[in-house]
Amino acid sequence: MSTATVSRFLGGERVREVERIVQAIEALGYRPAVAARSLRSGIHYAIAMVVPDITNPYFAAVAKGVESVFRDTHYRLFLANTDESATTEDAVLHDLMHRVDGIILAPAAEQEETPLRMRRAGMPIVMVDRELSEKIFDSVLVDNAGGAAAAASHLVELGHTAIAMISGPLVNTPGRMRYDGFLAALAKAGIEPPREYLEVANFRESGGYEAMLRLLDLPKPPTAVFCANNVMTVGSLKALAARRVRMPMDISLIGFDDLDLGVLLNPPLTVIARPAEEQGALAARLMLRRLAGEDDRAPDRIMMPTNLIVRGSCKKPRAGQLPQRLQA
Amino acid sequence: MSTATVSRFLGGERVREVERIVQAIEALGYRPAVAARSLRSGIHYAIAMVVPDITNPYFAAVAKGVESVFRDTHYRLFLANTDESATTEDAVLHDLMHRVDGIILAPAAEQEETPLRMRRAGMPIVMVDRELSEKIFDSVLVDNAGGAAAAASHLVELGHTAIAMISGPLVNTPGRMRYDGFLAALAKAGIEPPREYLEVANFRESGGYEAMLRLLDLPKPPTAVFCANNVMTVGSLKALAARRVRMPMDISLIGFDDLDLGVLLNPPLTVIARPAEEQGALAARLMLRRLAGEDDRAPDRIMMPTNLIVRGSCKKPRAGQLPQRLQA
DNA sequence: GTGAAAGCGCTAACAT
DNA sequence: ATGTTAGCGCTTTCAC
Repeated sequence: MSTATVSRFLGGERVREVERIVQAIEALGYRPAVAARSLRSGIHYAIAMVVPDITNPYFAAVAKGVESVFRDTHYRLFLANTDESATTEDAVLHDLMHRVDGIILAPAAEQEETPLRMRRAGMPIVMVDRELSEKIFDSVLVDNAGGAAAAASHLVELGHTAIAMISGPLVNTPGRMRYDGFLAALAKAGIEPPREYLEVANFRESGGYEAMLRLLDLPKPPTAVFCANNVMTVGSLKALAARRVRMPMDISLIGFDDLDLGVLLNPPLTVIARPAEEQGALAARLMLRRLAGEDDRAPDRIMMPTNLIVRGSCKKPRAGQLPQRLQA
Repeated sequence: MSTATVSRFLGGERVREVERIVQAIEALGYRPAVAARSLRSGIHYAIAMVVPDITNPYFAAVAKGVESVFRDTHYRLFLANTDESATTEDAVLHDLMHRVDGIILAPAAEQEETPLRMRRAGMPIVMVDRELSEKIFDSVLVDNAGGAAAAASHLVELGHTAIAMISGPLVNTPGRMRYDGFLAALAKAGIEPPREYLEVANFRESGGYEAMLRLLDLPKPPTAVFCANNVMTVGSLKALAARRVRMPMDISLIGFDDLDLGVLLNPPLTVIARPAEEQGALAARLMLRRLAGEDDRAPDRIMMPTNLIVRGSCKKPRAGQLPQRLQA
């Protein structure tokens, strides 16, 4: 029996000697060589997942969601970590370009050429968490501006006016949107934070730590701080602990992204939460749809809602200033 | 100029017209087709990384370490998540088998056939965190027994005798070694915990939560608990909080694996820590050595030390029993 | 419904 | 040092 017949059978075509084929496959433990198949058909049965930091629990959860969807398909998942570097990302993308059928990407910056070129070259690309300025990609985002605004409103409603923010880089979507959304909501309440209350950090723990330290060292420290992502929140909390600043008595803190242990902190952390694993699964399903051939559909831009979880880390501001001992 | 010359140039051989070749490559943006190369040479330039749970910060860190090493090579990394299921793992392994040059594996159980067969078939396999009963693989482990023993000794030295353990599954290496190491150290101190003090759970948060609840509901609850991994520790802590058990006054808790926020808990968590990212990087380097051809070297079994970090969650046991309100 | 044969892009063996 | 050629394992015409 010819290899062509087996190939057709595997391809789902109608064949006569089904039994014999199945038997032979079993007996030999036959598995089509992916490399040969790729060479012939141009399909790699592989997807790239490119994230800035796999140790960020948010991206780990996204990865899990993506993985769980592709597990039931013939597609396997390449993982790449860019360390928030657009340069690394570029290199990785070029390398992976010729070995995958699609890319799920959380880009380091909104101004990038490579994904645009690859998209134009026909590569399906789905953005998660972040997107580019050109809105030509399928994307799974959350309402960053709305979430940040909810954080701002929460603080305002509690009576804060000296409100600071530790922001992520303004070059990527969540960084920029949370920054803008937060400030817009404050402005609507008639609050315009002084320049020194606006720390633009890097989404890293060390960035959050140092930014919080700078805020505490201000002549007039804020009474409330919004921290734009989970790992910077961890850094901020450590800075607070190092300076023995009591939360929420001395300062209120609200973070974007929930923390696994957030509920166990003392006080438990008030946060803006979002459905990370679902975002990953959704991105994977959008990718599957593109791969199934709907290649010229208009881009699907999905924005999921965030969720304010009020716990104990934000309270009314204390009457006076911060106690003397907090001043540098 | 022939394709063969270019191929040789790319292969690092000596050529005459280097300039023209480089120019042509630049001009065309030429990249060798990985599929064709694989088909011809049998090399895939891909490694599989198979872990039980990518959202476990330990494995996320391992993955980061692995990824960082392979980033500087031509190898790319497949990621697969098995959810601690040997069945899923088996399926994944078979699927990946024919598309990778090596596998970095944290197996769900110590009794598994598939990795043995694949190894015999010539597939380089490096174990991280866990290994199989047959010790024929390169592996990067930590001194689980020693770490667990250190935890036990710490509790004993503080004066505890009613000591419980929330263990992982005994079918995998860290589960078993931590269990054995902990009990051995207790035995050496003349302590043999009653059966109901030994909870065998599943390395999941829910498992830690429920196990801790059962311990608290005992007629005579333990005064100290050792929790065998990070995510179960989170569960345990939540159970403690739910029951309003005060730590360390009512109960002492020590966990295996540090937590990002461990230092911020109240009290800060005493833990057995280990170098996750380094373990990943090391595993990747062992893999690279195998790939470089040293295929018949004896297996390299590396055991890294753990590190007891004493913070505030373990103290002397209180005089009497747990207060009445803790009893179911 | 099936077999024969071409060809995907590369590399290694051989010839020059 | 370089060109020519065969063949890796598959899928897809093209004949039958």
